[in-house]
Amino acid sequence: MTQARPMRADARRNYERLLKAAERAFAEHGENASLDDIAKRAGVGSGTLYRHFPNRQALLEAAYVDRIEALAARADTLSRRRPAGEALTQWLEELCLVSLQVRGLRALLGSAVADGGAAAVTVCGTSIKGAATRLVEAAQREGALRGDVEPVEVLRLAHGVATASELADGEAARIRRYLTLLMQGLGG
Amino acid sequence: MTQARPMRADARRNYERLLKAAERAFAEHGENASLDDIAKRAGVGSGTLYRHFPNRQALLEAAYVDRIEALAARADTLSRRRPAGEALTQWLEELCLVSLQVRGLRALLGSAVADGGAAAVTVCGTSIKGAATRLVEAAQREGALRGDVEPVEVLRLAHGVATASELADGEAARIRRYLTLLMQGLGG
DNA sequence: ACCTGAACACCGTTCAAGT
DNA sequence: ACCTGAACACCGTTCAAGT
Repeated sequence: MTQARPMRADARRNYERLLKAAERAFAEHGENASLDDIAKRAGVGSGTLYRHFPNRQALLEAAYVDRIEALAARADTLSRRRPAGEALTQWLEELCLVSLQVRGLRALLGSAVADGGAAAVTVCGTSIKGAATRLVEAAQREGALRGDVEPVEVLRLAHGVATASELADGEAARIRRYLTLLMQGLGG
Repeated sequence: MTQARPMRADARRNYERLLKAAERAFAEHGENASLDDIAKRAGVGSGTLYRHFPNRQALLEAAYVDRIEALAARADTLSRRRPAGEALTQWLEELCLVSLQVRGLRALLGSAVADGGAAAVTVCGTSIKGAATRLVEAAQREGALRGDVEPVEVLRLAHGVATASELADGEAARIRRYLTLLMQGLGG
């Protein structure tokens, strides 16, 4: 999978410039930031962008893999430190917070847990679903969560909560409130 | 408000053509259907579209007012026929179903209940919020719904449920399942 | 093997000219 | 008062030419 032969030096440099430019552009203009603009910021021809990232999803994913991996790791930290039910609630809250604070990330997470599952977002999808699975199953064993929900459904519902919170201007208190409602419904 | 002097005959005709074309276009291509294409389908210059509908939101709203009004009326029918709690649940389910089946409507409802509240969607917003308020307050009096939720929050959460369901391909059974979870959390 | 940038098709929005 | 459509700025995507 991950890059058999190493990239040519100029290719590698362009790749990294594109990533940096993409991060800035997504942060400023959201998930629909102009690709052309990203290429220009990176000082690169537009064709080069397409060579490295065949579509917007791929670029979005590349720009945020690190954050997603961090979230996945955070899941394990939490589950070591707290009872499973609490760990899950806390993790979902952090997930929603990041979804709302980091522009573009919410869209990425959304398509990562969507049914069709755009082929492009598999890396993030796998990573986040893995983390969710561990937390959800532990909570179920502990009896804190009903047994008939699948991990990916919990992620989708959390995405719904984030969407609802955004409509309410996404203040942190609201997120916690909405999540509490959700967890009450999901209770074992 | 609503049109002081009547429109000139050709203006009125164009207005209606645009609406019909918009309905078809939104149905086929979703909320982001090309405005230029809509004007062309209506056999009208693009400037004429902008004259009648200053932005996409306005056109979207005009295309779906009738459906929104029908949903609002449906709320009252339901509340006459059923206990308040049931009426609310049933109504929210129908709201979600329509949101998913009629392309473009979900986006409209979303911005209608969003915090900023785009000035354009006030008609739909007022109508849908009014209906929700009647149902929610009745359910609260009946003790079927906790007293500390505002009607607009219920609408936002329903929008979140619709979003989550769409990620799961929007099959009706899933919607009911997710809504049941939500209502459990919202229980009085 | 990789990059460049011109070229194409498309879209939103405005506005001078027309009736 | 209203309509038209050309004009402008922008965007995504492809591909021939270059190194």
